[in-house]
Amino acid sequence: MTKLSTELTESEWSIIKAVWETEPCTAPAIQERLFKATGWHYSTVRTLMDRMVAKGMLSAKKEGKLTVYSSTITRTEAQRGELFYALKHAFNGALTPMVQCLLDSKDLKAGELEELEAMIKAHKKSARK
Amino acid sequence: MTKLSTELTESEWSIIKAVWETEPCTAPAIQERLFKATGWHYSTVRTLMDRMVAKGMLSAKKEGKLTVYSSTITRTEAQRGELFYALKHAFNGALTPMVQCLLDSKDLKAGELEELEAMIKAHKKSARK
DNA sequence: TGACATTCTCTACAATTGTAAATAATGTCG
DNA sequence: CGACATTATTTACAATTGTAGAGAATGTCA
Repeated sequence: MTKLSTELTESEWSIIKAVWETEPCTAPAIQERLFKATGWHYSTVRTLMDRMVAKGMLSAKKEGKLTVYSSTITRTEAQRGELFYALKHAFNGALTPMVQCLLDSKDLKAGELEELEAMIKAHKKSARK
Repeated sequence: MTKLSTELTESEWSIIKAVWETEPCTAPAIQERLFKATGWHYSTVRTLMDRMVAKGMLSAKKEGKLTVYSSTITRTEAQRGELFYALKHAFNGALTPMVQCLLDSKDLKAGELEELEAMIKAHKKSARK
């Protein structure tokens, strides 16, 4: 139980996703990886990453001349943060309206609906016990 | 189809919720309504609301000495915006992992699970057709 | 009509976010 | 060793966000 609520900006999401995929990693590596999608230059990436260290989303360790970064929050933690932000603000914490909104907004393939049902079924089983 | 993606800050959520509940409404009314929860003074609320007008989330019309505000986006639109932000960034657009995360994170009462199942069932019916 | 209460307008200012240039340091290879 | 390539550090600057004070305008009631 690190931190309950981690909000990430769009830029921070880009960075942390790249970090998760390659950590431990350096800033130049991340900038190269993101350049195509974002066009960000090294200093931009570096600044973002250092700010994320300051916020406790990443950690940095100096290894010789290089600074090596790692994530300090897991993907799941970050996902929860984002989801709960939406849940809390947009849906006043009410889960079913949120799922209803999802169902109404996307047009799901039959397969996806099956999958959802299966998930819920599985969940019921593991919860009751 | 107004605008596809509306991101709201926490403050903006507070404001717009109050507006939805009382629109058309004035800034003093909103500030009074929110004061207990937020402690915001009139100028704060007013500034926020005017900025939201500039962003197109609210509309303002002068009636004599008063400025009367209304929302220009519906609750559903705002909810979608928030949800899609999370879906896109945290879950790369994949719905089922998002729902899975929800199931795993909150501990739902049996009743809620039933409700979710029913929703999905209903949805399947209306989709197939 | 004038004092008061209400509302509005303008201005401000610090923190955060997005973006990056300029310059310095450092390691490497010929 | 010295030039080059790589990486790091520092500084900057505009836009957005959070928060609000000061003062102007206006309507109201005695």
